[in-house]
Amino acid sequence: MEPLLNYIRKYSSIPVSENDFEIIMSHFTYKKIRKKQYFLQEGGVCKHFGFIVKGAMRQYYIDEKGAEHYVQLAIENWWVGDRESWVMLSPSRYNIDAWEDSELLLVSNTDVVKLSQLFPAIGELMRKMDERNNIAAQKRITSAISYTAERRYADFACDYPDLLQRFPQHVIASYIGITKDTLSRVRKQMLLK
Amino acid sequence: MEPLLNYIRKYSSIPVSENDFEIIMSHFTYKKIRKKQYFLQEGGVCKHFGFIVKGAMRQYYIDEKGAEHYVQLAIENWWVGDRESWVMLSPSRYNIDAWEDSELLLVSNTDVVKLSQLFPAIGELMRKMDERNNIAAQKRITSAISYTAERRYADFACDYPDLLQRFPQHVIASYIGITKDTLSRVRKQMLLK
DNA sequence: AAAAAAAGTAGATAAATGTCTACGTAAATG
DNA sequence: CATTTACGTAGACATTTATCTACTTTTTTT
Repeated sequence: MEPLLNYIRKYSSIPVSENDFEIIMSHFTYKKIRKKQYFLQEGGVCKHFGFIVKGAMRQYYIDEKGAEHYVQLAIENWWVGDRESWVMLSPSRYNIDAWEDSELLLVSNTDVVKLSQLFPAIGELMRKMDERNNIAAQKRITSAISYTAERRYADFACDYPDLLQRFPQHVIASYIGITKDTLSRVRKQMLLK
Repeated sequence: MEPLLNYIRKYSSIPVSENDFEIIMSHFTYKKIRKKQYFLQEGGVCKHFGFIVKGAMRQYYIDEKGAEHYVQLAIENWWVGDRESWVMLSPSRYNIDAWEDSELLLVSNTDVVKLSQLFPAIGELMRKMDERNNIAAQKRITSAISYTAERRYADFACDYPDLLQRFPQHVIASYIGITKDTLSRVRKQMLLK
């Protein structure tokens, strides 16, 4: 539970008392999920967003040829879920599963809306989360549309050293939009420099 | 002015009176900008976000080789600006200019924060704008990391037929992360089908 | 500890996309 | 209206990245 409290205090300028926090927490559900288990499957509705207390999760979709494309990777203190499905309660085209045994704190969209009204800190938190997501997404788009494989990998390694450690290369390759073979070659190239 | 009022009413569930709207409007500045003029230049701070009442704007950055990469295209009822710079008042790495003679309604981040507190409708509006931006960004990332040039163009044409009409091909090519030459070939291919 | 599955590397080849030059056409400008 | 500038297309060629198969190593499972 503490990780979420720390997270709230870190990203919100508005103080949150222990008391407030207990009310907030009562809207979250604690859930353990074991490696390789699904948090969300394609076609399902993402009823809850999850705050990762511990572990590592991956979000991907499967194309017509059956290939997996990783669109999001997340570890401790990140959120996982399909935003669109969570807000609209529409069926998701993504799969989300645990890459390591993980512990999550789940919350529904309705509850977040409710909490935001009760506690301005939560509203602020969500706004800032969105803001950061937007900025990160913008960066990733820029990277994807204009950089070479090597540059994309180098940037990724620089921006997310933790993810680099915890996910296998073929997953990272997919995340930055190249094949595992190309990533392997790129890494070899970089070693020679 | 009306376009903004319509926009607010469209995207907010909370009603806004004429009176409220006048107060809101008093925080916006009207600005005309002529084709090819800069709204923001690399290195400058994006002091205002702009709601496009009329016209078409483009946001891009210039790489080491001097090539332009379009990261955002916007027309009526869209917002323009560099989010990161606008929030942090940090120097931007983007250029934003008018592709057509345009009319904007400008607003500072401070004023938006202020207005959000005074009028919940504005807060909701901003939240929803972020939400839609995030969803759109996610889609664009998916597109960039896993689709072919042809698929990316087809999707773009389908999602944004208006942009297709109003921006030249080399700009659209850059936006979807390919060269104008490739786009020209792709289009030819598609005609044959 | 043995067996099975997953991950990483490598080389050969293919496919997609980029680069460059040139040219015709359309649009903006004076 | 004439001139210039920007735009789109085309072909030849270069480069990057993907695909496929094979093999080795590492990790997971039994």
